[in-house]
Amino acid sequence: MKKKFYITTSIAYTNAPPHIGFALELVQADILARYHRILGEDVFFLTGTDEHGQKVVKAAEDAKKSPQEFVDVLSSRFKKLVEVLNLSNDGFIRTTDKKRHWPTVQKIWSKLEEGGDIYIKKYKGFYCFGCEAFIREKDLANGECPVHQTRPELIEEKNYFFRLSRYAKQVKEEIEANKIKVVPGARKNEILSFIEQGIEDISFSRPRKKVQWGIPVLSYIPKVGGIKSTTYVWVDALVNYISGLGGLSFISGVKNKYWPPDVQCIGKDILKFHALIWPAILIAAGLERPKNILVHGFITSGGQKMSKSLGNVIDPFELVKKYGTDAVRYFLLREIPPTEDGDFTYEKFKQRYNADLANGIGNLLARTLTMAEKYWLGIVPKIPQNTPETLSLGKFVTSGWVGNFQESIKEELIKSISSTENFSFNNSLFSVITSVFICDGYIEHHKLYKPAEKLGNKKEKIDAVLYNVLEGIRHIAWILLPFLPETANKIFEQLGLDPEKEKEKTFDETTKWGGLKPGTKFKKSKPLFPKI
RNA sequence: CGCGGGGUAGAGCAGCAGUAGCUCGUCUGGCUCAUAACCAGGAGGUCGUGUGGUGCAAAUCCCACCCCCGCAACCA
Repeated sequence: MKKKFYITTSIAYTNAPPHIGFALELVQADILARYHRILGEDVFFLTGTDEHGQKVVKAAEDAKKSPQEFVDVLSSRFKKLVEVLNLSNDGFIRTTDKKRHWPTVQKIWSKLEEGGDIYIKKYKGFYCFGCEAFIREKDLANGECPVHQTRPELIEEKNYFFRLSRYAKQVKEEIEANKIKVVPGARKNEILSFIEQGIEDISFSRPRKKVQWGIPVLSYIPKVGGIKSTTYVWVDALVNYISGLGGLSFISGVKNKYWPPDVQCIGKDILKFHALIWPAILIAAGLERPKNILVHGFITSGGQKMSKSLGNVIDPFELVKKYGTDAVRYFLLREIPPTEDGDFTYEKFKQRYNADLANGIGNLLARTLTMAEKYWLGIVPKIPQNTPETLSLGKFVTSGWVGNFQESIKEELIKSISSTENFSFNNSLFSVITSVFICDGYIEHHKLYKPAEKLGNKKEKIDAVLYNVLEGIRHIAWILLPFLPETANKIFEQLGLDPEKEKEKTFDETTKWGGLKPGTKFKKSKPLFPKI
C-alpha cells in the first residue's frame, strides 16, 4: 500500500485580504506536498479559510456588508491566491461550510462532552471592547487596557469550559518525546516552557447573545441559565483539519486513511493553539495527534512589520502579476529562512531573482542550448564514453569540490533532498544553485564553447562534455519540480523531454546518467527568467 | 531578575574549541556559448562590550554588562 501523507496549512482568517505572509505558508506546504507526491506517496494537501468570530463581523460592518457576503468575497480571494501561487492542494475548507464543517465541529464537541471534558463555569473578567478580549488583571495599567487606554468592563458570563488542564501533561510529554515534533527547536522550547508555567481550563464558548457569527453549541448539558452558546472560534477553526478530509465518519471510529496530519504548517503566532489546545482536543476525542508542526516566522517589509498605516504591505497578487508565480515562490523559499523571520524588499527580490534565476538557472539553460544549436545542430549527441578527463571539474577540485562532475551533481541532489526533508527549503535551493555553479564551471573548464577542431580535441570528448551539462540541467530540473513546477516543465520541454514522464521518475531513475536520449531535438525557447 | 531568540566583512547568514567561511553586492583579470552573462582572483571582519574567567588553544565554554527582536496581547 502507498504511504500516505497529510499536510495542512492554517486556515486564513477572512477579516482582511491575503498578504505575502500567508503566501509563504502556502508555498512551504506546497513544496512538501509536491515532494511527497514525487516520492510516490498518497498525498492530501488541505488549506482553507477561517470565517467566524467578532472581528469578521466588525470588518463586515465597516464594509457595510453582511458577514456572509463579506466572507464569501474574502474567501474567494484566498482561493484565488492559492491558484495564482500554483498550489497543488487537494482540498479547500471553509468554516462557514454547514455541510462539511459544522457537523464535524458539533460531533467533536459531543465527543468531548461524552468524555466529561466539558463543563459549565461562571467566568468573570475584564473585557476590553477595543481588544475584543478579556484582559488579565495583572496586564492592566492603572486599571486601564494598555493598548486602548480605556477602562475595561467587568463582565460575568457563564460559559462551557474545556478541561485543558487534564491533558496539558500528556501534550507536554508527547512534544518532549517528539511524538508531536515541533519545528524548530526554539518553538518547541517555547511551548514547553509555556505549559510548564501552568495551564488552566479554557472557555470553549461565548454566549450566543453576544456572538452570533459562529457555530451554535448543541449540548446535552443543560443550557447555562438558559443561555445558548456559540463555539469558541479556535475550536471551530482547529477542527477544519478534520472536516477538510471530507467526512466525519472516522471520528466515530472509522479509520480515515489520511489521519493524522504528517505536517501542519502554521505561523509562530498561533503556536499555542496548535501545539497545546489542538493536541489536547485530539487526545480527548480519541484521535491521533499530528506528527510534525512546522512553525514559520513572519515577513517584515523593509525591516518593519507590515501595516496599512506604514503603507508597506506587500500584495502577493501584484508580485505574481509582475514577476510570475515561480519567481515569487523562489524568493519566499530561498530568501526567507523557513522558521525565522525574514525581510521582503523589492531590492532583495530583484537581486535574488537576477542572481539565481536570470543569471543562474535561466542563463545556464540558454547558453547550453545555444551552443548545442550552433555546434551540434540542436540534437543530443550520441551517448559518449566518459573518461575521468571529461568528467573533471578542474579548478573546482582545489576549491574543495568533489572533482567529478557527475558525482558533484548527484551529491548536491542528495543534499537538496535531505534539506527538504528537514524543512530547510532555503538550503534545498542553495544546493540547486550550487549545481548551476558546477555546470557553469564545468563548461568553462572544458571550453565547451570552443568548437572541437579549434581545440584539437576529439569530437567524442567534447560530445561528452555537452552531454554531461545537459544531463546536469535535467537533474536540476527534476529537483526543481516541487519548488518551481512551471520552470521545471519549461526546462524539460526545452530539452526535448516530456515533462509528464520526467515527473514520474524516482530519484534513482532520474540520477541514472543517460536520461536524455541521443537524437532528441531541443526546443529552445525564450529566456526562463528575463532579467529585471 | 517573566520566558525565549539573537548581536560574525556593505547586506543576509553558516561556523559553536584548533589556520575566520558562504551567498549577494563591490573591484581587477579572463572568456565570448549566454539574459552586459559566465569563470578566476582581490579588497573588505581585533566574530556586541569587558587589557573578565577556564583551556596549550575561544566566534566557539563560563561570568558580567550593553543593544536588538519575538512571546506574554486572535494580524501568517
